[in-house]
Amino acid sequence: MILPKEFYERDTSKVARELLDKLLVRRLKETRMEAAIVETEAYYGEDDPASRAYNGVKNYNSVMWGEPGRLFIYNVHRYWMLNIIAHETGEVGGVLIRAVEPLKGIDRMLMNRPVEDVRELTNGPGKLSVALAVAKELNGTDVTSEEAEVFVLDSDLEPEIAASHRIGVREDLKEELRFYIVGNEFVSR
DNA sequence: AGGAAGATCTACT
DNA sequence: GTAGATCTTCCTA
Repeated sequence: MILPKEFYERDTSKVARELLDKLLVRRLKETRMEAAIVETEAYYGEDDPASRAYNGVKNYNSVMWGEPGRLFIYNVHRYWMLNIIAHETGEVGGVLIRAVEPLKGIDRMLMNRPVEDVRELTNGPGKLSVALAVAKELNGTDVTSEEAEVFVLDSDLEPEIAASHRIGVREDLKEELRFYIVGNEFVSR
């Protein structure tokens, strides 16, 4: 079953945690790629120094203030970061998908991003965007519809979850906002 | 025009 | 495992 908008209309870190082991689906014309989400990070609004929303509304980040359940895609160095907007009503925030485990359409992912070892295919936020052919054009699209090019399916799995501080940020909050599945081979680092 | 960025690759110890 | 180079995109001046 597809995760409804209400799933994303809750506290950002709670959504980040519960997205683990959910199924990320990328539809591309005739092909369909599926991957399990194994690592996420929560980013809040203007009080979070690591958030893209920290410096207020810009052209590129305005979806962070918008409806939950939409994609937010922004650039870092040469890569695109895939986020899903998730926050309570009136709040600001999103969940960065940091790593996924490829399940279906792996051949297609390898065409997009050739690697020797499949474990290197999607174990980082820039890497998974290349493998799943996700870029700026998808910014702002709705992930709560089966018609969408990207959406997320529910699962019954209950993974063992660990938390840590976010990776690579200059100044973090005191809460641990990075979540990952313990022992999973596709978690970054 | 200049600088910074939520990363990645390569080339090493 | 860790250090240094990378050379895109968008913001600020």
